[in-house]
Amino acid sequence: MYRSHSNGQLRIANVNELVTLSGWVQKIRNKGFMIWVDLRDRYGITQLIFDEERTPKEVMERASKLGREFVIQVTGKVIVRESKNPNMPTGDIEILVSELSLLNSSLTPPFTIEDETDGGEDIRMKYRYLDIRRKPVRENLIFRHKVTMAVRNYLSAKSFVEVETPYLIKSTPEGARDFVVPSRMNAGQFYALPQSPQTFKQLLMVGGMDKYFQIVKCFRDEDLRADRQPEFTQIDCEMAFVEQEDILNTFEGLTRHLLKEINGVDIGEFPRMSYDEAMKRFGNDKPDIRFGMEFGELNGVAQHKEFNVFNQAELVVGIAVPGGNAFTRKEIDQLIEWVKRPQIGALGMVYCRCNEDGTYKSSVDKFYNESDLAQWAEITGAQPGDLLCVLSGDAHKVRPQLSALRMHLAEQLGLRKNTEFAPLWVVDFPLLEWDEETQRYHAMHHPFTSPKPGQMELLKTSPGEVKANAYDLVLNGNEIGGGSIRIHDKEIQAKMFDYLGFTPEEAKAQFGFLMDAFQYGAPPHGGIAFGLDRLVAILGGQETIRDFIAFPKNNAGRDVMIDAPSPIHQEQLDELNLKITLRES
RNA sequence: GGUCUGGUAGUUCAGUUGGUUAGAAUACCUGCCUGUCACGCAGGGGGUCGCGAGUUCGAGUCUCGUCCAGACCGCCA
Repeated sequence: MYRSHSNGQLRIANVNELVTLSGWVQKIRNKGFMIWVDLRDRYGITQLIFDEERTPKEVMERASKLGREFVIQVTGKVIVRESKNPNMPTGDIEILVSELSLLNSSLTPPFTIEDETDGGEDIRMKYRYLDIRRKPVRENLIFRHKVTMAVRNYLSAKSFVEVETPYLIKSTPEGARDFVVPSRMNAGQFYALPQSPQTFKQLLMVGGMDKYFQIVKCFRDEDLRADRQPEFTQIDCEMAFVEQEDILNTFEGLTRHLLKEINGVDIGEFPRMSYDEAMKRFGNDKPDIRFGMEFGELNGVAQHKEFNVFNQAELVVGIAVPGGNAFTRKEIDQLIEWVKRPQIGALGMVYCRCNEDGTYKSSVDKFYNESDLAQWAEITGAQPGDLLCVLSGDAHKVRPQLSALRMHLAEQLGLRKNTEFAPLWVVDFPLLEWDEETQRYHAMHHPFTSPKPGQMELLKTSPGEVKANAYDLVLNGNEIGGGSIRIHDKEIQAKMFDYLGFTPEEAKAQFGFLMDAFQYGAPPHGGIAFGLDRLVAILGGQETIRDFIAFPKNNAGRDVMIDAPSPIHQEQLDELNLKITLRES
């Protein structure tokens, strides 16, 4: 028996018991006459004591040779500490060790394994197994486990069935880049790893599974971000015989359950907002509604004056920054520089100070008088003490720019509180999106998304106007889930492929299996998929999803611990009938 | 594909206008220490300043290239 108790377990009530503990040496405090060792495992820390007078000499000697992260097993009596430590759960007791065995020694770890480590990001990633010994990382993984258990329990109780779908599937050109896997038995052919189990879950609906979910890895060969990994986990869901309303209600229920169960927060009915409204009010299809700073469109009051920049703009739009009048001139200049960075791309920014005495002072006083500026304040809701920031230009450029500024300022002003949760449904997404590169329309969600009833005809005349039965669930400015009611009619699906530029042959080659299935009584169906990594990070009140993934990849998609990707042996290439010729770039 | 930031001791960082032998903290090692828990005290070891060119009498410091890491834009149906 390696242990009778965990290291987080023993209390004053256990005094005088003879116990056996195992774990890692977290810290040694050697006073010569006495040695204290903090023994750590997943459950906590218990202090061991080796004492000149009470510990066998030979045990004492071996204790003095221990080092950090050695794995040991001890047996001893639980005793009351002479000086207690109120900061730890086991702080009232310690173990007077009578037997010590060294289970394994350890090199000195490259960073300290403590809650506040001295190690930087890359060294911790390289030695991730040591990082996982640290409480914050361990707690995050346990937190994730709790979320997935809550999801499984909730959905299972609602008659959903978890079904596994294949990882080795067919590559499709639409959407994100696929990770591909060469087939040994089919020379020159490749599988693709799924970007999502989309078509399989639809086929499960045709198969009558009715309510499906799966917590499943998905793969996308696109560049990474702090909240994006090449392999990530989705809570993938699909239901048959449902309308959009049924899906929204079901998964609003799931999300509400998670917020209650995990965060102890009661949230009422989730607000809903159309895509168009979200773009108009927040310049963004995933607005953070924990704070205001809504867009005020100023065309009516700012144009037709002498200021040509505004006169020539398609859209003049501003936000009121609460308390922003306190910004110094230098701070405002920095904001202007910030929006002019190439990442944002604004050409400039007009601002207006809203003084406490109700007067206004703007960067364009030459063109606008007090009553003009008062109108700006009226429209944007600016109060005395606020700062008005105004951008102008093409609507499709200015809205994202002002949205970025809004988020930046909210972050700076501490308005994005990670203990506050504001979910929001964004609905009525456009079916199609214009792609400059290929000069044609693409499916905004995916090509299986159904248009709103009666809008099929609009496709011919004004395709950009067509709305889809598509919806996103937004939490604190992050898209945590998205889905749609699918097309279940073979003819409509064929029309959609045709519209998206697939020839009938291409459609058949890529999605023939789906079209075939639709000939055999496909029920009306729809679904949603949640990004689990992101959801867990947000519920956990943190920014980066990497902290909630046991073994994440870095910025360049590399696993720095196992050093992947890497070349493979010639024999492997031969077996796969592959020859590598790297193209000069 | 692009923009920006960083790379100096095991680790986290400082290093001024280019100027002697590159510092601090922490970790590590040795010794001391009668209740530690961020223990304390004394001493010690530890550096190809990411790599390669260049400018210069002289480069951690300036220039160019390159590699690595991070953030962002494009991309992510």
